[in-house]
Amino acid sequence: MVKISDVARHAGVSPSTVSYVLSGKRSISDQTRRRVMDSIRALGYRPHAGARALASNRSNVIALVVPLRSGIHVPIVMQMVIAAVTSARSYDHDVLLLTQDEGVGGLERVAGSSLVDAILVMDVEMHDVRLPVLRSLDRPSVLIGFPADPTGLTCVDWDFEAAGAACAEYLADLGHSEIALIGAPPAVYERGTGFAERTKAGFQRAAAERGVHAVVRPCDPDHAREAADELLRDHPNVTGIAVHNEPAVEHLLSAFRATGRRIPDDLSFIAIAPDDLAERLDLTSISIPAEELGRQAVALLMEKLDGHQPPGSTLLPSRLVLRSSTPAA
Amino acid sequence: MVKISDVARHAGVSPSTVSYVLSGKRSISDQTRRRVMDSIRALGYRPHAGARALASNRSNVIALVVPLRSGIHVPIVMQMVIAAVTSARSYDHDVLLLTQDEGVGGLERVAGSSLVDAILVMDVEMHDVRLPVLRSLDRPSVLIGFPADPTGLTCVDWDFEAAGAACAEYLADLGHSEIALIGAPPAVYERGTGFAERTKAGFQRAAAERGVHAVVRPCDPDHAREAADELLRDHPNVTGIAVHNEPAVEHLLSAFRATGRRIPDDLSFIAIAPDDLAERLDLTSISIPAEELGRQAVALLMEKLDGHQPPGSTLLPSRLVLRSSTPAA
DNA sequence: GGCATTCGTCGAAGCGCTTCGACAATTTTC
DNA sequence: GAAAATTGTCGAAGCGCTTCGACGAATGCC
Repeated sequence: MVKISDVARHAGVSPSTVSYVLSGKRSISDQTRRRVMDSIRALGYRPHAGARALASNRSNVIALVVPLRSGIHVPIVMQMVIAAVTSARSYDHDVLLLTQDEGVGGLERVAGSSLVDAILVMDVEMHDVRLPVLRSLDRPSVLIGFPADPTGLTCVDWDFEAAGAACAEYLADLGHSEIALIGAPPAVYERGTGFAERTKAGFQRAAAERGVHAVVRPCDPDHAREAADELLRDHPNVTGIAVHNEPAVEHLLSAFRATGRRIPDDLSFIAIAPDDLAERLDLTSISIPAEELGRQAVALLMEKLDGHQPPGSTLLPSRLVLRSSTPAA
Repeated sequence: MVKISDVARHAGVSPSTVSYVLSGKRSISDQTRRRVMDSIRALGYRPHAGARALASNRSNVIALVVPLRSGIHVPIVMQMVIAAVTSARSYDHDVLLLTQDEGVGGLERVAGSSLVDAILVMDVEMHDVRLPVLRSLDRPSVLIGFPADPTGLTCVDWDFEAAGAACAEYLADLGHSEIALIGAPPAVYERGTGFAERTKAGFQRAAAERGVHAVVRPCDPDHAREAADELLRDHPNVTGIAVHNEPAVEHLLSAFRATGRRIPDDLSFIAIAPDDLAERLDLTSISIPAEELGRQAVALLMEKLDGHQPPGSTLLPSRLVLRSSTPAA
């Protein structure tokens, strides 16, 4: 193994000088810098991560806690994970993966042993058991999703309230007077996950403001057909539909078509879903960019690592993308 | 921060004794062990990961390289990742996530800097550019998937050849004399990914052995209906179908039904797919257990870290699960 | 032109742990 | 019952790096 002292000898400088060349924490003459860099390349030197972590008290690794649960669309999670890793790399950090089931103990472990400098938690619940630890830990953290009480935490999520509202507003704009939101599986609501409630709230508020009648239904993806049938049976005059349930979108679509209704002629259909899905099915959608959320979360984490204090809550705007499941304006 | 010397003082022993209690590398009297453990708990001591890595030359972290590409079913990847992390934890290791696009440089970086002790690579291609590095690196690695030349490498994968053969055999058993395999998207074949070819080879070999006529078609999930129609147009007498293409399964199913054929009465349908998908659609399937593959890969890696020499190639058997897309025997 | 800064580099200390050799005390062996 | 082996513990060295204070040399300032 080639170490910093080897590089120093080869370049004719002291080890500390090599270190300063690498970190840029003190000024170094151009000539020296060049010589050192050449030696580094010539010898193939790589700083030892552990030694670095020990001496500098920084591991340059962040923890990413991924959810295991059902009810969240796996491809979205994966996209966010990939985006987070890619983004972390651009800040010269690596990502240590933890699963939800490591729980509080896992967080204490990786933080307490200085394995990681900071923690990114995906899929936070309203009354998440990890909140107290995250507040008391000596390392910064960022949560993806909003708990009931975000005091003292940094949280980021899509603006589902706005997404729900945008659906209702656009459906109202299109002239529908009775509209429906088909949301997450019942289990997600029961668990008190914030995002489902927020979409619902936005949808209902905007509908009320526009004076259109709104109904909201949960939907288990395995029983999408039944959900669609029941909705139209109970509310036969619904003509505008918003769906916030990725795995069910496709089934709902064919279920509605199977009732003889044409889309967009008889029924307007908006999906709250990632672009790739909406694009594939050619659906008007509120896009929820997974990559951007992952990137943004890492950016906030890096802010905190740099000693700054980013806003406690960040809501990522989603935008309406018109495709062919709603009538041309 | 509480360190090993604090624990030592509190327990009235030397730091090395504390270390040996923790590592078990030397015998320690029961009494001392108990006192030390009590002190550790009392003080909330956690060994510093960096210091440990520096002194012991082991980080207790493994790298996991995940694919970014299309053509592989995301939920399967996710399941394997989760299984790998969970499994690694059971060996007291953590997992550092790398993306495919870090490429050769990424492997050299994490290995060279001693950030990780070993590397797990998912989704290896036939002529993967990373093969030479993996062979020459000073840390052990395990590949999920088989390259063209696995010499000097440890590889593990599902036994797709056997899976393909099992499909053909069971369809022959059911009395079908003309059968088809609908495989991965064309891009996957073009890329020369091993698994697609191996399924095909097994299917064709077994069909030939049983004297039934076999056709094999690639399939882009976005054009499943066309694929189904073309197949039945070109080969109207096909009555047994195997599908090895998770995202397309559902579409293919409805496409075949849309031609007026009933499943299983007119058409036998076998999916090579993970259990949850096959279960949901109630399909007879060759199950490919993602978790087990992740676990097995980590187990092999740990073998190597312990200085053992596991077999160079491991094929995980898949089994036929009868459900209702084939006629009852 | 003298004094205060800034620049560029070095040496040494120290980060928190593991591990090796040493050694007294105990146990085993013939 | 003396010699040999084993057990349980300690002290010190060292893993490879960063960082702090020091200091000579170059530069800025009025």
